Amino acid sequence: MEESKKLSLNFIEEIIEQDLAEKTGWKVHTRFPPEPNGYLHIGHAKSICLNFGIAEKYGGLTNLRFDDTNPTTEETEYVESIKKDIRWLGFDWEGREFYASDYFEILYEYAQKLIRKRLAYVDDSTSDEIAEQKGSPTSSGIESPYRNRSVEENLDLFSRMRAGEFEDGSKVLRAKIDMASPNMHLRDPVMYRIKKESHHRTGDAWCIYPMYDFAHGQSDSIEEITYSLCTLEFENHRPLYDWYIEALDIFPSRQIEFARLNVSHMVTSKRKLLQLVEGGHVKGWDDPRMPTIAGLRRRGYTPASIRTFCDKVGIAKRENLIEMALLEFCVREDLNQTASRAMAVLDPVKVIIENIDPEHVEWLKAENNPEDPDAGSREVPFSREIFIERSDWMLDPPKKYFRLGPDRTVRLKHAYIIHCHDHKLNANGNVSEIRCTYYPDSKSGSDTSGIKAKGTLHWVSTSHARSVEVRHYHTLFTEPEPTRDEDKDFLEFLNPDSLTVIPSAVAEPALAAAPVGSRFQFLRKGYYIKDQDSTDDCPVFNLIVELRDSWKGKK
RNA sequence: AGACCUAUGGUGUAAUCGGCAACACGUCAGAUUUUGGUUCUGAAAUUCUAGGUUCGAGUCCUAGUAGGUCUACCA
Repeated sequence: MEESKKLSLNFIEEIIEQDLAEKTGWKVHTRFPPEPNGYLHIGHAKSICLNFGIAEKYGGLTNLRFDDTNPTTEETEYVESIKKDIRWLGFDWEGREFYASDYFEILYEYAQKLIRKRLAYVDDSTSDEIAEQKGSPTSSGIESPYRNRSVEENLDLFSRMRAGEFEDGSKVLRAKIDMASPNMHLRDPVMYRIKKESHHRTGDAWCIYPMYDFAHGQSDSIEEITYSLCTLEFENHRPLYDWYIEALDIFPSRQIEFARLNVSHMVTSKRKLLQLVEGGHVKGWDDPRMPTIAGLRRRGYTPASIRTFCDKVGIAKRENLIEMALLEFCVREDLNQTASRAMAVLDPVKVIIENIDPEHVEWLKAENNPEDPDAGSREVPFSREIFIERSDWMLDPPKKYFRLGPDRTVRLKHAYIIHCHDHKLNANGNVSEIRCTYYPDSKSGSDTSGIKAKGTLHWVSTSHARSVEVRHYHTLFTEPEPTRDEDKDFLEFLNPDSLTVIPSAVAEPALAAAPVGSRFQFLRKGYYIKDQDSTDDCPVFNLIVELRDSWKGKK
């Protein structure tokens, strides 16, 4: 299967295969480098799958490295949630769990080395002044008045920065590169800043912290990462990434950029996700509408379906917007094979089968999954009064309506064929009760009636029905790209119908007994997962994704 | 506009390095079906523009156009 599948390589695999062919003893070593300041989302999943997947494909390794160089925003709590999410997705860093903060001492020595090479200096300019010195993309910058301090003075000042002699913001260490470079990142970038704050791992040991550009590439190098895969917005950082490595003369890791994942009707910026949570637009980081890994997990997405999705979206360098339909396809494809079927009626209306005795109960055999013979079967109770879906009956149906209506015939799934001969309407003209007769010789599996029924309905015996709460989720945004319009806040495109709660749907007994986290296909409806909010009295089911529906009420 | 990057059906991604533009999702139609699910078959739909090189260009060259990124003591 994998033989015929991967005839074509993505551009990163091409680079790797070329390296492998040309360099003897070459190893593939990647890393996944989250900053522990937020929850992982679907975009991170792409990066995780890429980094771990490519290492696995070429017999290499992947490190987990927390990019924790900013004590202001980072917390241990996030470290734990990130590790949980990666494991849940199905990847293992095999104990290679590192932290940029582990390298603070080495980084400090690296900085001293650059000072000695006259490639770094302590700058007393304020951040405003530094910003001013930078110039603009179209005009060159100007050099800082502190740029030509002596090596001795720089070394002294830098050590005193570390010793805590100076206030936050009063001094920084800068690389001495080129204030006229067309690349803004090369205009004497800041390497270290003073922050007298406790770090989640190093505590108060440090009051100077390295910037991303002076930490990330060096960490890659220390770990001898051969391929440092990151997203496109770091393209302009690559010359600086390379400059530091060359100036320091350390292991030459290589940064390769690929396009980040964008999925329609979702946002993935940390700031916007935070806004959704803090603004109360969702119920938390694991709200089933959130594109976070925690949200997708609670929504019912399987790890396998997310991995398949990440594989299908591909790796390239052009900006993209993946349709959510692809994600939905991936989870349906998975769940079709694995989810047990069950019957639940979301909007019930009562059917009375007049030629069944009121006391009669028959337990019918129902297969759990037609796609999987090993899934076995269960018993479903059938009796005189049942519920069917309100939308499965129509007073005056259109031409190709296969369901029930006056004087119509349908099959009840796993049971008998029934014929509707009477009904009651309420004041609003909606059906309130349906009266039928059944054909005793039409039982599923041993039908000798010869009667043909075009439609098959799901149903639940009224006296055995369990009440369940069902939560229907739809896209959080009404627009495919809620951040597209720069004049409008993305919150304006929040979908008011992203959550619909059905407080009292009815379900067959097996559903109420299922453990939290079990997934089902509600026949003819969709895939659902039992939510952690469930109680004994009130089981709760989240809609994962609806079944495809080629009917959709077409006329 | 200064630099860097990108441009292939509606959406993504390929095209064995110059040789009949394909795969997936989506859409539409049909078949099968005791889930209007699944499965199967078929259809519509693609190389940003203009020149050039070549027997032959999605691929090479030139010039445009469009989009993205960059001016944090964030990552």
